[in-house]
Amino acid sequence: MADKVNKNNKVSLNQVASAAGVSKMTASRVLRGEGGYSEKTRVRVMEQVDLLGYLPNRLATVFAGDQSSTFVGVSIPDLGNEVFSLVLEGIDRKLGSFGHQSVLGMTQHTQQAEEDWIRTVLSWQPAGLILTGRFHSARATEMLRNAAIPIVEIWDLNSSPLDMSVGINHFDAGFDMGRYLVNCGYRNIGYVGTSHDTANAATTRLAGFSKAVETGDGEVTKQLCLHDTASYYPGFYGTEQLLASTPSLDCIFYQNDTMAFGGMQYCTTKGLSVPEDIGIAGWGDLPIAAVLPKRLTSMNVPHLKLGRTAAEMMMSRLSGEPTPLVRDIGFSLIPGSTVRNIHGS
Amino acid sequence: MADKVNKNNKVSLNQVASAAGVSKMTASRVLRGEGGYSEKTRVRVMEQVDLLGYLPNRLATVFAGDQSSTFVGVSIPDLGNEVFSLVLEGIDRKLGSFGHQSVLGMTQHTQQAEEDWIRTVLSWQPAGLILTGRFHSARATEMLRNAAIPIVEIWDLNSSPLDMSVGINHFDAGFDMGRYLVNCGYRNIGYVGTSHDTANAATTRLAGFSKAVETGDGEVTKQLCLHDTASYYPGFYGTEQLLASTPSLDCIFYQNDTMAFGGMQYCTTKGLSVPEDIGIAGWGDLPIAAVLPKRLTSMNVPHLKLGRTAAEMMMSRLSGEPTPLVRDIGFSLIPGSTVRNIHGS
DNA sequence: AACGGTTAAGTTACCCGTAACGTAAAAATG
DNA sequence: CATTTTTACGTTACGGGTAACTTAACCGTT
Repeated sequence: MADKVNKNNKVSLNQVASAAGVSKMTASRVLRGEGGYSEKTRVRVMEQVDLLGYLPNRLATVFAGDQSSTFVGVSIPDLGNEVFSLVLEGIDRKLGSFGHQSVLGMTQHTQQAEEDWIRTVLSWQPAGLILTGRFHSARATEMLRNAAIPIVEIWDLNSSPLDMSVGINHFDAGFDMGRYLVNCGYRNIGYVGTSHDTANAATTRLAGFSKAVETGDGEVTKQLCLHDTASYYPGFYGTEQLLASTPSLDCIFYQNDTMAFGGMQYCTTKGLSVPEDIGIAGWGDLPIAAVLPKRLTSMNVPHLKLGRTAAEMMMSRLSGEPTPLVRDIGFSLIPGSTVRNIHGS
Repeated sequence: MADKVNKNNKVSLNQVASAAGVSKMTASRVLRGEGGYSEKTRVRVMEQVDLLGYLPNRLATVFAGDQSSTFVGVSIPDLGNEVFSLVLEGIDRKLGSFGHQSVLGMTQHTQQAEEDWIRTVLSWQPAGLILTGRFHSARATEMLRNAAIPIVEIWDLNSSPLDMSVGINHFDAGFDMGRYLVNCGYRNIGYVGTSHDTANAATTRLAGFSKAVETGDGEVTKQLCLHDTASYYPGFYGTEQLLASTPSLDCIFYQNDTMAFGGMQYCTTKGLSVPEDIGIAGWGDLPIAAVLPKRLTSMNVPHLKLGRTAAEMMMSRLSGEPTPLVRDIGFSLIPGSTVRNIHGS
């Protein structure tokens, strides 16, 4: 009997069809609205759909190879860092507006975790992948090449991407900030960030920053908090450690605004005025900057737009429209008032 | 010929099998390691797996109905609110450790968006769903009941859940905070939060809060920012609007710590001292509280643990272990020093 | 050498939709 | 009214795995 529920206890198209007294092919046509049936039949089928609470099994459709899925795998390092949750929000909102879904993967800043996640998510036949960062393990790269699906590498602009890339040049971003601080007259500059096993955009940014500072005859003293999330408290205690070992610093650059705020709070706690006693520069122009009494010296990166753009590139590709493969989303320096012009230009 | 690539250009088990000179059933057994093959065969099959870069198609397995998928649909209102990104992080980390994946859905605080997402995600045969909030549309509820998969409603504790629930009682949480502020001597209390079309946990919390304040002969003046994310800036300008209309307030309670910080910044900007001129109470004990010079009066909710617990309940259920259906994760009031004892007990 | 038991496979059927094709009835056309 | 065209369906095959069943080869025993 065709009206027996299947082993998953789910209503199948066959049940709808036989309840409506038609073949499942006809029911399929009605549900897809592609014509080839009478109005009377349409009504009868839809009645049964409502009555039985039929939900199509998209797995079967995709599996039959007639369509691709509406999954897009999205990997980000972690959600504790507000930067990435903003990017993810941009991605998921845009994907959702196209009826697609994000399958999340948190890589915890390790290539192994990323590789494992890629292997799993590919086995679900996603429509495409959006990956944070440009550094992948050899096996991951091989799988990605074989997958033959659209891939967008985001955040760290990759001029020769696996497929597509959108982000900014973090070396340049770091360099610009370094040059700005040197121009403000700072020479004895600290850096506080997090440290992970794998090179990432923050590493690249720091390299550009150091290059600029050293070009300007300055020096960068680094304080990297191991395996931590780039949030308030690491900014706070990273600053404590940095100033304990190198009290002579005149300015500190942070991995992001959240850490910078944590650092600024430490300085305030210790009676240091910003920027009179010490300059503070963040990165990312995060929402917190909007409510601080002094504009935080930072660098604006359009996080939501970055996510949206990545999703748009994905959707364009999936619908066969031509898309530029590499998009530099740009950044802009925010001078702010948490650093001051000591004796510079 | 069995060694032709299929239409998706993907290597199938059949190709691996014929390349290794065995039937696909044997190859399947080798890949699942369930025995019934010789060592020589195992080696030959695995050689071809490596050589051809075979990745199993989990869709086929799930579709065949032999296993359930490793997807778990996770709906949250938005990611701009740090509260939910922490919960999501807890969920995804725990699910990941069990080899499961989160399929994200952002409901933007509307039941319609949630319903649409539920319909779509159910069509992908997820192993289960984790939903934020207890209020769902009638159709959504019907679909969820029919789905016959584990469902965890989180955040807002639901004593008669669809299936399972973990969270806190927001009415009680709001009530406790209200009673505390009344006990501190405050009577003229403001509230700043966001407002959405749908009742949610914050609404419930505010109801409990108002009840407590009114029981203590106080009064609550509300300022709700329409359709906004519960972040810094809405806290800032919400406070501005509130104090413009009702300057006589002696204390303000916020939807969360992020908003409270924004509000505190507004007060500082206007020369108001906290808590001398005005009391400030937040909610959630978010990471930012760790670096503020004064401990923010707040309420601790273990966000990461909440997410982890939801994922654990899901996994227990999926593996057939007995699980309590409802878990109150609890909260604790943090007296802090941004409110003061004016003339209370 | 015949027998039963174990191991290592192969064969068949099925999951749920849809493409491709087939067909009978109704409608349009000459 | 006969013929062609269109409409409204139905039938068959397929996709990529796996359960359940079948078969062939190998093993030791008496």
